[in-house]
Order: sequence, then C-alpha cells, then structure tokens
Amino acid sequence: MVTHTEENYLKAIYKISEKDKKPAGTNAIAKEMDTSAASVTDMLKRLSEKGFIKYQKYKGVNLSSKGSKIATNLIRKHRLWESFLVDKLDFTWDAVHDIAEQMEHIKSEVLVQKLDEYLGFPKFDPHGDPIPNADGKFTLRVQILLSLLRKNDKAVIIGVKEHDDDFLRFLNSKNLQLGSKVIIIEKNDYDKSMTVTVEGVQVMLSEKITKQIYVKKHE
Amino acid sequence: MVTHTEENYLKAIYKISEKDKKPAGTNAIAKEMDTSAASVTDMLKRLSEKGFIKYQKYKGVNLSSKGSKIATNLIRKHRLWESFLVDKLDFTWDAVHDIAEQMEHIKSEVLVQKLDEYLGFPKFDPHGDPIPNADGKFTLRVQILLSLLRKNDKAVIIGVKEHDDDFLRFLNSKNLQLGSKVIIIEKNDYDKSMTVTVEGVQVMLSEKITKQIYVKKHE
DNA sequence: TAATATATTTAGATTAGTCTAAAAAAATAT
DNA sequence: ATATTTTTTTAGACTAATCTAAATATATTA
Ligand SMILES: [Mn+2]
Ligand SMILES: [Mn+2]
Ligand SMILES: [Mn+2]
Ligand SMILES: [Mn+2]
Repeated sequence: MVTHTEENYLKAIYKISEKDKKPAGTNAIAKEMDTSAASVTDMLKRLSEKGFIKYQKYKGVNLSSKGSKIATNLIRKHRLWESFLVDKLDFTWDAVHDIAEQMEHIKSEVLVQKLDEYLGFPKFDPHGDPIPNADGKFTLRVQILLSLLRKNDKAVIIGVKEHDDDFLRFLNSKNLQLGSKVIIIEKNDYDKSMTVTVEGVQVMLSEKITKQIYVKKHE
Repeated sequence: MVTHTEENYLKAIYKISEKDKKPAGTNAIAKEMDTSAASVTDMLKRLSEKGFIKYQKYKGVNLSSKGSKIATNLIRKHRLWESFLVDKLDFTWDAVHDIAEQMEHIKSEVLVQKLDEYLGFPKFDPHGDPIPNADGKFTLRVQILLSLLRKNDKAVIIGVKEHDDDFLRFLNSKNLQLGSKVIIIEKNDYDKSMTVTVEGVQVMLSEKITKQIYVKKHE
C-alpha cells in the first residue's frame, strides 16, 4: 500500500535523480515537494522501510525497482490524463497540469489501460513529453533546443522544457504550439535573441524563450 | 477548504437523511462510512465548526446549505464519471462505482462543466440514478418497482435500487439492463416470484430481485 | 588543517483521522 | 416509575504528515 503523499515523493525523487543523474538530496526533494527538509527526512525513513527507496543517512536516495515502478506509473497516468483533457475535453495545454496532478492518483489498472486505448495509445503528452508504457519504458526521440538553430534553419516544435502555465500562455499568444513550423530569419549575436516566422508570421524570441523549446530540424 | 474525508462524510449524511427523511444519527453514519461511532462524533464536531452541518449533541445531524452544496456536487461528479466510464471507456455498470468514488474528489469546476458537455449533459447515470445539475437539482421521474407489476404488464427497466456489483452482474447474466423491455408472464401468489420475458427470453425472478428494479410501465 | 558554510538529521509539537473502552444520555420495555 | 437496552459521547491513545528550532555531519575555503 502506498499513500497519495508517498506517491508524490517517489515521483519527485524520480524526477530529481533523472535530471541530476545522481542520488536525490534531502534539500532538492524538499524544494520539489515544497516542504521542509525535516519532513523529507521523516518521509525517507518511511519510504525506506516500505522498500521503495535505497537510503543511507546523509548519502541521498535512489529509488528501488518497486519505487521506480510506482513513479513511472504515476508519470504515465499524469501524461495520459493530460492527453485526455486536451484531446477530448478541449483544454489548452496551460490548464491541464494541476488537474492531472490529482487524476494521476486514481487507482485502477484497467482504467489506465482503457484510457490509453481510448486515446489511441499516444506516445507523447500535450507538452511533448513521452508517455511511458505499462512497463515504465519511455519512447526516446531526437530533440534539440530552438536556441541551437542557425539562420535559415527550419524546424518543428515538438516539446517544451519548462511547464509553467504563464510560459505556456506566452507561447499561445505568439502562436507557438506543438507541431508549429518555424524558420529562423535572424539570430542576434549579442543577446542570442532570434527572429523567426511561425506559420507565416514573424516574431522575436529572447534566448530565455528559445532555450525552453524543443524542436526537430526540418529538411 | 474541505478534505477528502469530510466530503465523504457529507455525502453519507446527505444519503442517510434523504432516505430516512430525518436527521442522520451517529450510528447510521458510522455504518455508511464503515467506521466507529466515536470517530463519527469527532468528525461531526469538526464539520459543525466548519459550518457544513447543523449538529446538536444526541440530536442527530442535518446538512447546512453549504454542506448540502458539497454533497450534491460530489454526487454530480460521481455520476458524471460513472457515465464517462460506461459511455466512453466501455466499462460495464458493475465495474464503475469504486473508480467513481475516487474520481468524484477531483477538484476543478471547469473540468466538471467540460465533462458534462462532453457526455451530452446526461440526466441519468448508468444505474438510472439522476445526475444533479450544477445547482444541485435532480431530475424527478416516475419510477415503480418491478415487484408491483401484474400479469401481462409491459415495462422498461429504468433503474436499480441496489448498486451491489454482484447484483448488477446477476442482472447482466439474465440480460436485464437499463432500457430492457420486460413483459410479466406470470406472478406466483405464494412467494411473489415472477416469470417475465426479457427481450424475448423467459426468466424467473424472485421477489428479492424484483424489489430492486425500477421500471416505467409501457403502454 | 582548521574555520566556516551548507546539508541533513533529531527533538519535540501539532493536526487530521482513526481506534477501544468506558461513561452518560435517550429510548424502550416491564 | 424503574429497569434495561440502545445510542451517543468522552477519555485516552495511535499513525501519517507536517512544522520549527537545535544539533550534527559533510563540504568548502582559507
Ligand atoms: Mn504536467
Ligand atoms: Mn505534461
Ligand atoms: Mn456509484
Ligand atoms: Mn451510479
């Protein structure tokens, strides 16, 4: 048995050790979970006793295979529900994360199966993030940051690094979405900002923005 | 703010006082919630302090308008999700209750709105129970128990009183579902059992069964 | 290497929700 | 009207999850 809160910790640990490629530290987890370091230590003991993590005092923490299974399944459910909300209920990509945070905790194997089927077994969610399969395997894909492209390059937007709702709404306002075709018109050497055309229209994008957008080069 | 558990208590209180047409007693709530009477008393104090119920020691409990709003909204969400599971994900009516018990707690006004629209604003759930609208109003409907019909009566099944999964699966096995047309062939005076045809096929139904099925008389 | 800074853990409390056992109130029966 | 039964509340304790403040371990820097 794993509680709602334990699930969230396991997901946080997964994300952190995935990003940093090393055991997750107490403070990093506290930040991700928006809680105190003391609370994290308490929880790590509990998770360790339940066999979800490998934990040694002061040494940081790694998921066990049991914990990893739970974390990837949670991510799978989160992304499937986000897909449902966007594809079926017509939500925009900036409005689905908080709802999916709740829905990912619904417990029912058959529900996930049927949902996956209903959605047509999507491989990526509305933000371009890969949806792990039932075994926790992610589809890998070549993706580079928009910031790395050069003048005259053509590309298609396939994902975003940042998931902040305000950032997503900014992209909406510039007509930048998954699948949008962009052409680099100009790149400023000094501040690294770019002028691009998005589906015909010209927009200027600062480096802060272009470093958050994943693209696939075109032609 | 209302917790998951508080929501469940409010729903239980709603159901009980609806059925008994009087304030809900501690023991009745304890039974519905599958918990101890002592825990219920604790919770009643908390709910009372939050203004969700009107409670006087030893006198039983009634929902306040605030509490009633929460309870009916929970029922609305429960029944909408059950409809979703059956209509969109192809679940059978005996497999949706436990999942909907979880989904009813998802917090998002706009989600409920969009779900309602996506389902085509259904008025009844897969068990024939009315789905309250956003104001908590239920659609009323003439419905009588199958047990009250007489020889040669014709009727359509529009609901079930009992929601137990085994009972629902029993009905599946006899091909009895919402919308099924039944004709009373014979009614046994002694044990009140009935022989009926369901979509052409003859079956025998004990009174225990016929008292759990709501129908609308036909012609 | 010793001093300082940072990261982590412990100590001790708090809140929500739960329990069992015992006490008290209300309802029912004699 | 009293005794008995049933219902409800209180007392006291437990777990999960959280907090702040203090202590300790580890890492960094001089
Ligand atoms: Mn998300
Ligand atoms: Mn996403
Ligand atoms: Mn139900
Ligand atoms: Mn139902």
